[in-house]
Parts: sequence; C-alpha cells; structure tokens
Amino acid sequence: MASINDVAKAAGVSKSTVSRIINDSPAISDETRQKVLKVMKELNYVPNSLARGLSNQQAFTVALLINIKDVKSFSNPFFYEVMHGIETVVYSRGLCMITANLENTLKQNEILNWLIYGKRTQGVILPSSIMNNQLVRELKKIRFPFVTIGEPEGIKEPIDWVDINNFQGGMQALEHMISQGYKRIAYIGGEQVKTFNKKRLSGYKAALENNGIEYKPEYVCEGAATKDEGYKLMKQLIKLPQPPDAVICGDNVLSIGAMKAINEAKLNIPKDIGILSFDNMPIADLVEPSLTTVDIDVFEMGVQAANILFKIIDNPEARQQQSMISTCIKMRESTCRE
Amino acid sequence: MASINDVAKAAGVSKSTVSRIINDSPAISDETRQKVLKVMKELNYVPNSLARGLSNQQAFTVALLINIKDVKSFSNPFFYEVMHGIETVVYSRGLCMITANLENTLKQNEILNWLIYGKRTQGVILPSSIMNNQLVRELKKIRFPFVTIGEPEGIKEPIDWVDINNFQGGMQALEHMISQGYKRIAYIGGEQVKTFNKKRLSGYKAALENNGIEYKPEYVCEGAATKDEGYKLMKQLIKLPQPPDAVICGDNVLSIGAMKAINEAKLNIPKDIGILSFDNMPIADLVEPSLTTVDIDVFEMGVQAANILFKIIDNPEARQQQSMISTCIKMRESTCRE
DNA sequence: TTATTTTATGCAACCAGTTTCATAAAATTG
DNA sequence: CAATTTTATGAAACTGGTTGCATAAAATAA
Repeated sequence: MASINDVAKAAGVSKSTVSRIINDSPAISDETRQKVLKVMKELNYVPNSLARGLSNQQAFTVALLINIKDVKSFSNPFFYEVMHGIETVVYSRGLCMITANLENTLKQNEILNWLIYGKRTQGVILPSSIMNNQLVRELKKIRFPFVTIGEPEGIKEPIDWVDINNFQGGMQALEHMISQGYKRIAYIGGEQVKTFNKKRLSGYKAALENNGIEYKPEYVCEGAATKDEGYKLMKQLIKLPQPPDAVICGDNVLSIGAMKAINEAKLNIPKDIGILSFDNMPIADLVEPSLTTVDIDVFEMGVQAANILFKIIDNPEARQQQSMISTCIKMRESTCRE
Repeated sequence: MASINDVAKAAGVSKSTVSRIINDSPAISDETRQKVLKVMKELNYVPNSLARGLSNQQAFTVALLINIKDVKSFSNPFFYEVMHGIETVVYSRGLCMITANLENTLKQNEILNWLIYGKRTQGVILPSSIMNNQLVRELKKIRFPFVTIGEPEGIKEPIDWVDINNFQGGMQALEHMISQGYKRIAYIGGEQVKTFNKKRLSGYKAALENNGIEYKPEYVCEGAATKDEGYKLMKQLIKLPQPPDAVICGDNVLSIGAMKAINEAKLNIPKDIGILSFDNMPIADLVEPSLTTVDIDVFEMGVQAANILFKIIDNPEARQQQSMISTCIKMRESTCRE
C-alpha cells in the first residue's frame, strides 16, 4: 500500500508538500495541489493513522470503558443507546472509539495502562462504578481527560460526569400519579445500594412533601429487580389495612410482578390501582395494559458525555462540568383513569 | 511521559536493549533485564502503542462494524452479546477493539477506508447486511482479513462467516411441538425478506416432511415484528375451520400479540394452544405463562467470529470457514402440557 | 531596475518504537 | 593458551508521517 513517500515520488514533490496537502495547509499552490491529489487518488493513498498519531502526539481515538456487570444488570438496550450517543459525536469529529469491558480477561489496571499510558487514546468515558479517589488522583496527575457515566460516589475532587436526573424522575412519577387523581401512592423501589435508586426515592419523598402528603413508611418497600420480588411486595401492599391506590415501581421487571399481584387480587389497572415504572424499555408497550413509564434519554446522556470529553480534550483548563439529563413521563394505559 | 529513550538513558543501556526486553527477546542477560525492568517500573513506562504499531506494521486492533438499523430491529440484547463475545477473545489476545456504526455521520466508504487503508486495524468483523460482491473483491484484493456476522446473500466467492443455525432452530421448534403432543402446528414468521426468517421457515417445513406431516399453507403466515401483527395473524388462525393447536412465532414480540389473541378467544395456553417463540429475550420469562423459546447463543457467535478472524490474521492462506451455532429449546410453561 | 517582501517548496530533524548487522566480551574447544 | 564459537549489546536504518527553518522564485514596492 502506498505511503507518503510513494505519493511524493510519483508526483515529483517532497513528502513535506504531500503532508501539507493532507492537512489542508494554505501554503500550497493550486497547481501542485491538484497534481498531488490526482496521484493520491491513483495510488489509492490513505495516510497511515498510526504514523500520523505518532507525529501528532494524539491517537485520534477515545475509549469507552464498560463494566459488564452494570450492563447486564440493566438487561435493556440502555447500554447500547449510551454507546450509540457517544459514537455519534466521536465519529462526527473524525476520531474513532475503542470499547473495552473492564471485567474482561485483563485486569482493570492493565487496560487503563494500556489505553492511557500507551498513548492509544486521548480521553476516556467510564462508568462511575469503577471510580475511586486513587484513580481520580492518578488521572488528574497526568491530566488525562475523562468523563464518567453516572454520578460517582465518595469522590472528593470535582470531576466531570453525566447522569440521568433520577431525583427529578422520582418527583415526576409521584406528581403524575397525583395529577391522575391517585391518593395513596406506594413505592416499590430497586435496591437502595445503588445510587440511582436512592435518588429516585428521594425524589418521590420530596414530591410528597411539596404536595403536602404525609409520608407513610408502610407504603415504601425495596426489592431486587425481579418479577417475583415485585409480585411479593405488591401482595403485601394490597394486604395493608388501607391499601394504596397507586404504585411506582423502580424497574420494568418489578412492575410485571406487581401487575401479576394486582390481577390476582381481581383489581383493575388503572381503575383500582395505577401503576408506573421507571425506565422505558420495549416491554412497557407490550404488556396489558401498557405501562406508563419515566423515560430516561440515555442516548442524550452519551452525546453529552462525549461533548464534555471533547471540551476537556480541547481545553484541559476547562472547569469541571456535571450534566443531568431530564426525565419525562411516557403516559400509557396503566395510569389512565379516564 | 517516559519514552524508550528515557528508560534506556536511565538504565545506562541502548534503546535496542530496552526494546528487546519489552518483546521478551531471549538474547538479554538476566542482570540487564532486571536492571531495566526496575527502571521501567520506576518511570512508570508503558510502550507507545502507536510507535509499536508503526514499526510492527500492525495496529494491534480489530474493528467491529455494526449497522444501527440491524441492531434496532432486534431490540434485544442480541447485539451487545455478540460484541461481548468478540471482545472477550480480542482482549485475551492483547489487542483492542474499535467499534463503529456504519450509519453514523460518515459514509460507509469513508469509514472502511479509514480503518482499513489507514492501517488502523488488522481485521474487521462486519454485518452480512452490508456485504456485496464489490466489497468482497476489494477486501480480497488487498488481503484484508474479515468475517461477517450472518451468512451474506448473493456473494459469489467463498468468504468467512458465522451465523446462528436458524434452519436447525426451525426444525427443533416443530419437533418440540410434536414431542409435546401438538398436532396442528402453525407458524407466524417474521418478514421473509430477511434471510434468517427464511431459514427458520425452511427448517419448519423440512421437519414437517421428516415427520410425515402435511404442509398446510393456511397455517403459515408472515408479519412485521410487532405485537399488533402477532395479534392480528393469530386471530385469523383461530378463525380457521380447523384451527391450529400450536403456533411457532418468529419473534418474542409477535408472540406477545399472539398470546393476547389466544387469551381473548378464551383458549388456554398451553392446554388448547401451545406457543413457542424464536429468540430468548428476557421478556420470555416475564409473561404469563412463560414462553418456551428457541435460544440462540449470540455470545458464542461473537467468540467464533473473533476466533476465525484471528485464524485469518495469523494465516492469510487459511481456507475460508463458515460456522453455524446450534440453537436449543428453552422449555417454559407455554408448551408444557403435563 | 533594484530592493524588499511574499509565496511555495524542500531539507532534515523528530515522534517512539523495531530490527539487521557489526562487534566486543565471554565461553567453549582443540 | 590460541582459535573458534556463542552471547550480549549497540549503532544505525527503518516504519510514515509532521514541522521549523532555509531558500529559490515570484510578486510587489521604491
């Protein structure tokens, strides 16, 4: 395959001239430019990106690191959408994107070393779940651009991250229920060890207070994201002396279980009990009745993550930025009382 | 950041020596090796992968190209599983993986040029949907290693691909129904423009013949992968003078629609009508009754794609290989007659 | 017409590695 | 102990680009 030298020789110019043409330098006469471009086309010349990267001290590549555990625990197109959002921005900038799974074969440190110290990438987007103060210190020390997906916990220094506004989502969920005329609104949350679940519940509580509704601990429960758990918890709620007339579930799968319990109790959705779920997975449209959800725009989260990363790459002095993506209610049959 | 020269200087050796140590050359005394390794650690030295790639004439990188339209049309963790399988192999080999979406911003040719002629990658895994004879010819001409995910159509020369054995899946589906005692087994297939749907249907037909069952055209229909379509087609099947007592659906979403129609007709699943679906998505476990499926191992498909790619990279003369991944039945309640 | 500025291009060094070949030192052989 | 082989290392060329500096030619100014 043709190199810059072959092009230079064939066109009767020096390789500096060819290089200048590749890089759209203005100091080249039109005549020479046309001549060289013609030769480039003839020889099917494409600059070697490794050589370019070496000269330019930049790899024209960013990395997206993921944690397969996170991805699997979502079991929805969540991850792919984030990736797609990032990709859209990265490729439109003319860079490319390396993806790596941190749980794969190599140890975390090896991968980081390799991608970062090996100069293979100019920046990295990584999951908040792997962040810790030591890693932050290290990355900051070598001034390596990074953005986390999700707000990391327990990090002392300000860093760049993007996240879904889960607190807002929790508030919107409750307020939607109120607007549909529900009065006794229960909450079956996901595991509270996860930050996003905590945030969602806080949003729910805050909205209760804003609306002057008393917080009832017996209306709030927590479970793993399984159908069985949703079923079991919903059954308990129905058995209460004063059962709820609406329930917000932390997850589509929990909702499916809860719906089963409601159906078994011969109660009608949405008449007797309204139900709403976080996360807008394809399944929400498939169940009977279809499920009202809090939609999270993870594509947009990816776009913003990439944009922030490029901001840092372009200007290492840029102030850190935390970006929250708004949620919105996708109303379907399960909360439609009319 | 430290370069090979810094290490050489600090250790009082030449950079050739350092290079030999990086590459585990045996012609280095233990004494020198230890000394240099110590310096490397002290300086936190990691070889520059661009420079290595340039010298070695290999990028230590492969590309995974995807077609966002394909991915979206599956609307299941299908794609991510393939990617994860590929990634596992790639990283265990010490290479890294670039992902690019062919529908993104840049034109297809630009991306290919860039990744292939730009020497950025040593091989590429791509969707069969974008293959055509011209592209095959081009890649073969420059002897660039590639493997397609899915069997491509209309390609004249033998090439390497991996696919799910959809024909086998179709046979297994029918034979499972027979083994459960169902007699009149209908088939609601996905759109027949897609090869994998055609293969599945052929498998169904072949198994009919193998089992001496007459093929009834009125039992076979085709629809887009939507709930409404499944509902509509199932309703028609139920209205037949001699309705089927079992149905195989080409897709989980079609099945959901079909189940709705069966429920509305006050028929019992699996007693009156058995139902089975291709693709084992999370939803199969969530519906009532849970859905028997033909499971496809897309992770394994990714693993094999990567293995084949490396076989070609290691030995460009290797004979082309087509690899089919077996399907298997995941039995659940929807076909359980006992 | 000469002096000065501008424009276009080439030379050579550089990026950070790998590798061939030469060679000094050490080990083996006669 | 000298001759030969083996081993460990370095110098220099090479991978394919970019770029600062020098310079010849062209354009402008005096």
